[in-house]
Amino acid sequence: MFSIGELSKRTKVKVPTIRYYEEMGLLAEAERTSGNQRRYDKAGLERLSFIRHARDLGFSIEAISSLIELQEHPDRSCETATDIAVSQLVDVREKIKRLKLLEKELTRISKGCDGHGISEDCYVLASLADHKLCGREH
Amino acid sequence: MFSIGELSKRTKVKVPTIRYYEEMGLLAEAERTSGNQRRYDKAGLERLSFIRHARDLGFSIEAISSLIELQEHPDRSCETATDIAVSQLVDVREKIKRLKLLEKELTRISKGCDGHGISEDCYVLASLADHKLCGREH
DNA sequence: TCTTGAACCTCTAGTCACTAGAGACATTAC
DNA sequence: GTAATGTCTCTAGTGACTAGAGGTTCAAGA
Repeated sequence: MFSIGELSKRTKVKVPTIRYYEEMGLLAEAERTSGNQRRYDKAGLERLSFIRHARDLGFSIEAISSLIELQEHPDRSCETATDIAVSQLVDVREKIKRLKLLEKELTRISKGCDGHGISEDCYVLASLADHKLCGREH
Repeated sequence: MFSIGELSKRTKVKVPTIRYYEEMGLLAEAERTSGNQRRYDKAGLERLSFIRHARDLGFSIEAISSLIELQEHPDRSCETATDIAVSQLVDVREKIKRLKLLEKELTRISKGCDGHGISEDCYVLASLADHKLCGREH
């Protein structure tokens, strides 16, 4: 059994975040000492590692809730889990696409200006003011 | 002179968002009719287009504030504007890098499961539970 | 001119996923 | 026993909006 601080160190999840996850129902309510402090065991550690990993991958708290529910009902098909992962993947790909467009435009914008002109001629400001200067669509 | 709704239509920025930008000081306080309704002119339209464009590119409200301040002092060098754009670019590139790692892992995860097994053997859940199954680092 | 209905006003509160701080109590090491 | 560190709950703040209540104003048609 270890304290919340210890759990925090092992999982690299901050202490208030652990309490927050408990409040949100992602973590079961921890056992307490006589002095009301939380104590965790291996199961708690594993559960929190799972949550952290899923968060790192960009899953929302809600999605993680669903995944945990699936874990707790092993009789159900894992189709739902796959669905969640796939929709997450679609999301990530969409984000990458958008960011690449932004990268292109920002590269163009920040190259256009040598940092010595006056603001009136600043390419950064001009580009932002006038969408027509873009390499199209976003 | 046109109303906030008209401005919203032309810029595709939602009405409450326009009011929010005004509150945040990105937009000057609009002129009002005798009945206290906001009225905008071409300058307001251009300013809001600038803001929207910058937001689309992921600039924070704070960064946009700085850019606007620069616009209003055309005597200053545009070095700062370039700095802001470049730091935005660095940010975007970092995000792309991270997202590509996630994409890789999510692809692997969602392919591992055919959606017919039971949850106990579900590759999605197993992958999330065990970071060791990852292609390393994140 | 009157009426109707859409658009507008302000204000408060909610979203997401935390983070920060206050003030009090518990645990641990010496 | 004492001091330092850790933990507790609670409230409020973050960023960039979004939603809703309850009231007012505007513009168009009869």
